[in-house]
Amino acid sequence: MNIGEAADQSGLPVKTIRYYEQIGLVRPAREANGYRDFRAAEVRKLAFLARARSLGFSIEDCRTLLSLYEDGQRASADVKRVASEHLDQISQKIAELETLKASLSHLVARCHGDERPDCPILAGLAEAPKQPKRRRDAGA
Amino acid sequence: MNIGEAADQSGLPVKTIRYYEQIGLVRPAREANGYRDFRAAEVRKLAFLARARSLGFSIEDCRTLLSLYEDGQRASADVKRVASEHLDQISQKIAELETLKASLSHLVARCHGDERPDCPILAGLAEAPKQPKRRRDAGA
DNA sequence: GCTTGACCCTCCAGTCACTGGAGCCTCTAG
DNA sequence: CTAGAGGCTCCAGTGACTGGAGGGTCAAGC
Repeated sequence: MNIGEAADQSGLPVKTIRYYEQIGLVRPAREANGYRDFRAAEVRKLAFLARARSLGFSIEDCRTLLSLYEDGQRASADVKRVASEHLDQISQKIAELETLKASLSHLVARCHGDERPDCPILAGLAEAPKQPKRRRDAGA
Repeated sequence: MNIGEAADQSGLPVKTIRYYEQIGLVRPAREANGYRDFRAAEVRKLAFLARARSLGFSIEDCRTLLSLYEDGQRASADVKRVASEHLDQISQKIAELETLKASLSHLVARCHGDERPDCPILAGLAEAPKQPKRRRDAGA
């Protein structure tokens, strides 16, 4: 199977598949003409990667998950640990974004948004408290 | 004022300030010895940038906001538009992450996480449908 | 005057996960 | 034989820094 069909079946762009080969995630065989030849096992790996990536796992996580996937002797605890850590990161990211959202929507709500220059958003950006780090003798 | 003190007062790393000069966000004067010389106005701009970046605005948004900040004739509507679009992006990102979180936590919850190889997480990554399952009465 | 060390300078490379493009080769259909 | 689709490699760019090499400048202390 050529790369184009592998792309269709896995849902990954052709370019991405070549990139995944370059970084060693897959190792398709080659035909005599130099074309990559994807067998069913490679296509399954590509689809696995596509789904892992769509769940936000990093490439390095994907590498780990793929090796666990291929290892019949794996412990599910290893998989769960990787997934749980990623889940924590997602939760943390959501919390950060919620904080940003709260600050920003507060500013936006107070801006009348007309043709006048007066703007609480700019005022907030200009004047929000930001305590400078003190160097040796930086006075107040 | 040298770059180190400007960094302390603005809260930005020295490297980042040099980078901001490189991309044209600030234009500090130079002393005879080649050192950057930051005046109060530049430091205010740096602090403004630090706060805009900490709210997640892109550099290009920051460029726009900075020019609005410096333009006494601005319309607050222009500022509000930039901020509202960013707010929408944040909300959208949160929604995406919530979706990921739901999928992933479903998988993680079902994995017993012990020494056995059986693992619903890997199974989900390996077998999840590329397209949503079609129900009999859902047409298509 | 000299040394030390903090601070400053520029330029280059790396991050992450692709993505676009140039320039070329191969295959298949008509 | 030609056209077009698809394959190949290699290089460069994305965003927003960050680290490091290799070197210049300055102020304090001896």
